[in-house]
Amino acid sequence: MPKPVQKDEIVNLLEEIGTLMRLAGENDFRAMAFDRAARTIESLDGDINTYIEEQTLTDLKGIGKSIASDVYAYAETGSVPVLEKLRKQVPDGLIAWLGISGMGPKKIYKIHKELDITEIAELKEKCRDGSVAALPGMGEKTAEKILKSIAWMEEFSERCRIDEAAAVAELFLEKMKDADGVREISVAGSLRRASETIGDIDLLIAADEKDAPALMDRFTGLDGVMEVLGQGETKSSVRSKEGRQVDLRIVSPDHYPAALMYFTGSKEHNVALRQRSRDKKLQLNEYGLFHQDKDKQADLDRPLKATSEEDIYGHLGLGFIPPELREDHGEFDLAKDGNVPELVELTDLRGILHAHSTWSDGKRSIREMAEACIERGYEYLGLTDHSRTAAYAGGLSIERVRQQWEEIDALNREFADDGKGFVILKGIESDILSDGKLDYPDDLLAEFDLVIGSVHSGLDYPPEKMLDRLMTAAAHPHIHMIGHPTGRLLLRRDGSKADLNRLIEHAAEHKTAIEINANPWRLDLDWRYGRKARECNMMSAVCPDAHDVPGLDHVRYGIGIARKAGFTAGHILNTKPLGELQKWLKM
DNA sequence: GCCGTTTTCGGCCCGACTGTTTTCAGTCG
Repeated sequence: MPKPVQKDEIVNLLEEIGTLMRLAGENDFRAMAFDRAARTIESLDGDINTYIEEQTLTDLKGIGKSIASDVYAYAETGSVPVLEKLRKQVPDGLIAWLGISGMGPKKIYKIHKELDITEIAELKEKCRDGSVAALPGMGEKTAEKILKSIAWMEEFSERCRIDEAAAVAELFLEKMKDADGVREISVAGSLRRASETIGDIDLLIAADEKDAPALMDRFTGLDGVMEVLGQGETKSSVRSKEGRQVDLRIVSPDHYPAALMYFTGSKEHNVALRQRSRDKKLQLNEYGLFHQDKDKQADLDRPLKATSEEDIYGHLGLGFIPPELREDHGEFDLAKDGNVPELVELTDLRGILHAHSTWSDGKRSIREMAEACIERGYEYLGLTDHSRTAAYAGGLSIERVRQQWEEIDALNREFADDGKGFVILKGIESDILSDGKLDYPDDLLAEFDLVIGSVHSGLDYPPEKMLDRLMTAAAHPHIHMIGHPTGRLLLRRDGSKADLNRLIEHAAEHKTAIEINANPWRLDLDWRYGRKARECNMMSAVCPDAHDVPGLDHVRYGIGIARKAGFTAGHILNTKPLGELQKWLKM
């Protein structure tokens, strides 16, 4: 009888096999197959254990007999022969080397073999003493570059939060957009797709060939540039002061649509598009969509006319796919019949739900938060300070709750008298206690306009126990929404591994929403659960969890995640006008 | 290793840039 496994375990297992295969000099396509299988498992909505018990893993795209039997073996015995073999062959110290930019599997394996070293510290030494430079196919510059990359790696992390990346990108965009010769300019890459964390920042410019060299010089010479990693006629890379790599591509205006598509990615989305093109006897590359010549190569003299990304999708029989959806995560099924849903937009938001004030751990008074909302054109603010158990965050005693209500009532009267058409909802972010109960007696909970239940303690509960806790809370008659369901802090702390697919089903049944916490540290609910949530008709909300005024604007990142999840305005509570929202909350 | 309304074998995206080379391999996105 196979023992139950976690999805993550299997994903990590397959990824490790793929990585070690590359380092072992194995055929790259073989290694890629493991990566692809890992992606498939990762985006599985159902329970992986069902597939294992019924031996139906091969039904999934990208999983054949061989990988399936590896997974079955793991569930049965806790180990996989091919992995054990690879681990003996490739020292695990080498995996860290992959983080050094400019170091790929070939160089790593060669240096490891020739110099018999496995640790980064040893690598540094061998770069300094000339051993690396002396190897065939390497030289002084290679060794220097490795040392520099290691230094960067040690100083800066490989990825950053989206708010950090957006700030850097906006700086570069601002300094390039008015330069002579720029016809069009856009951010591309994972930032345009609104990914939760960003590695490199990609910029794309459309310009005439004659203007390109000057633009490249301008780019590599900008104030924010710390180091030029490479400069060519059409492509340059720099490292910004913040430690981010910024890539600029310059293409001619007629190549711009295809290039924008190409550099927006994702890689998986592009691969699928190319496959689709070939199925139609067409060839897609970064310069355009072309008819095939006799050798099935792109016939550059016969491009299909395209002045926008939309045109290219159209030629491929697809509706326009918004950048946020381009993850090969079901978007092609949505676009095939031209029915990509109209995704929620920032301007759809009618109000703010989930914000704190000085009554608990917020930095601004209720009035200041409310006025900031009014300034931004919102109709309501669902104020949700912490509940009494969250003592560290100044959680409200029952008495303090009632005092806060008096202040809210007074402010609401004032807003009404001034004809502001703005209302503060009496909300609470109630701790979900260890047994899944909420933090106040039911009769008090019933009096709130808005109750969000969040886990703030015991984050390391085993997955099953955490799921129980969340399910109990979600079924509470007075709860409206679950806050940051996993409790993760991006790039810092993993969230709970509770099975969110089950929580989503359960929450939907009980008409409890699950928020997308828009704080760029969290972005939790993860967009990958969007498909499941949509199937279950689960409601969500884009919530800033704001503790000060600038925090309110984090909703932009939450909107990105909601779009990645495939949510329309209809899925998002705070797109409702006040009256409709109040009706929903009372249901 | 996976996949197939052109295939059960032979593909698997492909072009720019760098550094090492005298024509190309490795890396990256």
